[in-house]
Amino acid sequence: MINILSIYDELLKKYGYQGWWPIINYKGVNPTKTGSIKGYHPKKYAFLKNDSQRFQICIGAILTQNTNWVNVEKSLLNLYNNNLLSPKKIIDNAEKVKELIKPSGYFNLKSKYLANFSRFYLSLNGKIPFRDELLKVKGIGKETADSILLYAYNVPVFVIDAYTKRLVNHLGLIDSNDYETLRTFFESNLTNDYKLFQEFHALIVEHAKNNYSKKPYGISDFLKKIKKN
DNA sequence: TTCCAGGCAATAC
DNA sequence: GTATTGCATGGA
Repeated sequence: MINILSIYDELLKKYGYQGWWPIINYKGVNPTKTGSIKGYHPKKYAFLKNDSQRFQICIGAILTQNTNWVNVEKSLLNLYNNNLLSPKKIIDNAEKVKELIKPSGYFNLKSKYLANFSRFYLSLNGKIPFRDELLKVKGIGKETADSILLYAYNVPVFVIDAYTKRLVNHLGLIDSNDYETLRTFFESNLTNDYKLFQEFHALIVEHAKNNYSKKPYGISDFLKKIKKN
């Protein structure tokens, strides 16, 4: 049986701390990534978010559905530069939002999703949302809900995305593509630590971008090493 | 030109 | 309950 944490250790050794979730107006940022906003925070792990940063993470999580992050950055900057990156502004400026988020695709759908979520966000009055409440919002599925909980609210849920599925299947860690099965697999084999979950998921994405975007996937050296353990 | 990107809801079987 | 389809821009 493979020790899941050993995969995390190897990924961290290879790629370093990822500074997720990117924030476009983070003060004192030390940008290390490419992309238009270079908003990766400089901490090793979770940083405390203020309300606008928390909201921005939620909006980014919706905009990045099946969409390249660089395109999401463009939409976020458009919203930010037009002073629309807040729940009330998004609700009150539906048509303008639709135009501004065009770079990140599916703009007809996502503009509605953003407004739906904004109403939900205001209804929270600063409270941390429950997962089942988030999932009732049209446009928020499991991955988006878990990304919001983990990165905006520091709630320890493990985010499963397409990359994660490719990784675990390719390594033969578990024979399933079911979201909840995979989430339970990670959560039950790791310390229940949101900082670990945040960094691990970010590292999986970074690694998968490099190794699981084009078939055949092949196998990298450090993962060969893990498979021998 | 074709393929892919940090999914989701609606519909079909 | 599981499989398929529409949604859309921009970069490789």
